[in-house]
Amino acid sequence: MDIAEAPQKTGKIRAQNRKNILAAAEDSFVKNGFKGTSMQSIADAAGLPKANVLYYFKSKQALYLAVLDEIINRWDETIEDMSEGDDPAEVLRAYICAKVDLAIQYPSASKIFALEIIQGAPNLQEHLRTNLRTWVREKSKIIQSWIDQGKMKAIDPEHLIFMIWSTTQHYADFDAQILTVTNKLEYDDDDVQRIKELLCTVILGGCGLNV
Amino acid sequence: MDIAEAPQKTGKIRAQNRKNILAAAEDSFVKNGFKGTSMQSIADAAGLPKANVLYYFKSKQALYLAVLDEIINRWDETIEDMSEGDDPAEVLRAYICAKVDLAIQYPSASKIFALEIIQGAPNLQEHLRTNLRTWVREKSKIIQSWIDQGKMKAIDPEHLIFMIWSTTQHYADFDAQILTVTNKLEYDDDDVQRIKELLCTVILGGCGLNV
DNA sequence: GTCTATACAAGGATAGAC
DNA sequence: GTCTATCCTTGTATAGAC
Repeated sequence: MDIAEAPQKTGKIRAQNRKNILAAAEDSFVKNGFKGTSMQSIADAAGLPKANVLYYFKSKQALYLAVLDEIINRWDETIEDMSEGDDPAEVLRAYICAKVDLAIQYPSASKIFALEIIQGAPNLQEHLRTNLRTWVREKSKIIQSWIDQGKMKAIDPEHLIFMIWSTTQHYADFDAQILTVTNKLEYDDDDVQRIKELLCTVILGGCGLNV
Repeated sequence: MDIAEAPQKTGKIRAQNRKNILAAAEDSFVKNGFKGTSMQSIADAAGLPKANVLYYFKSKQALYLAVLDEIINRWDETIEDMSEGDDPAEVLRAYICAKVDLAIQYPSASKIFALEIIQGAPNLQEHLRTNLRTWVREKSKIIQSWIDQGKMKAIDPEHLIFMIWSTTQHYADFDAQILTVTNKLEYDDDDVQRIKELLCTVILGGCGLNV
């Protein structure tokens, strides 16, 4: 059946090439940084001539922005709703677990985002100032309402969010350090489970929530 | 009196030049990455001709390693001792506060270290496998003894250490994100104080320690 | 010890053939 | 739409004058 497929389905080839290029670019941007990544190496990894990469993305900068955009969008999809009536323990636990899963499943995405922010977020200022700031304020308002209702300890909501981000993303961004120090080759399912439980225990416990 | 100083104190000029180069390199490595940093820009920032930089450090790689080395040594100096007889709340609080101070005072150092680890720690494998692993195991043993003595909740000691690292260094590494989202230009003394209190409240509280 | 000039390589981007 | 050949810039490193 594969053979029977019409080869002139150009849209499919195009989409596949785009996908290959983005994946190769993501890998190389993590390991070598923006400047350290050559279009040639991306082309090689994607199995295309160099000029074709520049045909799909008009410049290295444009390709990098496309990679960033893909990451942001993927993260946005995982935002779950919370409301004032919810149980904070339940919502925070779900959010922490979701963030750990994302970090373990897409470590390169987390790393590229981290590299961009650490270097001063030259390409994400707008996103931080608009989308992300709005998101944080909305969620903070709800957390604050939980505090006002006496459902949890008075922990600054914005910094509680930063804390969840830092602890969860750390397992992706700093995997080289964590794995080397703990003498492991990679995380296994048990590790992931233990990490989730530990983060929930400490963070929820620290917020005065039953664990 | 400045004028009276003998200008032929070559050792002094040498040390000053070295220091200027290292500071300029640190700045540029953070903003532009290793490959994105040119020796020319470092030379300009240090007020020297390009060739002089290569006279002090035989290659860009050697200069980068010198920067890394400086960072590691600076951090090692701040390691304080803890023992089985100590009060966990006191020791952990002091460690968290010291790490926050370091992050706020030397953000570039934290960022370069983070960049190196995120990119796979190609130049720090040895350090992680030997020095750092040993350090973590020693401290973990003591934390475990506190747990065995019933002084605190049973939180995996190694991951507790990772958690302290991630939450404290986050304020240096992700300052661009945190400041933009919270709409501030820089951290002030009150912010630092609040960050310390918040981290201690959540982490110590999560470990079942009185706060 | 310090600086100028330059060799040499790598890489981004484009022009133009197919 | 795809690929080859090439231009041009940038950057590391060195050789050698001062």
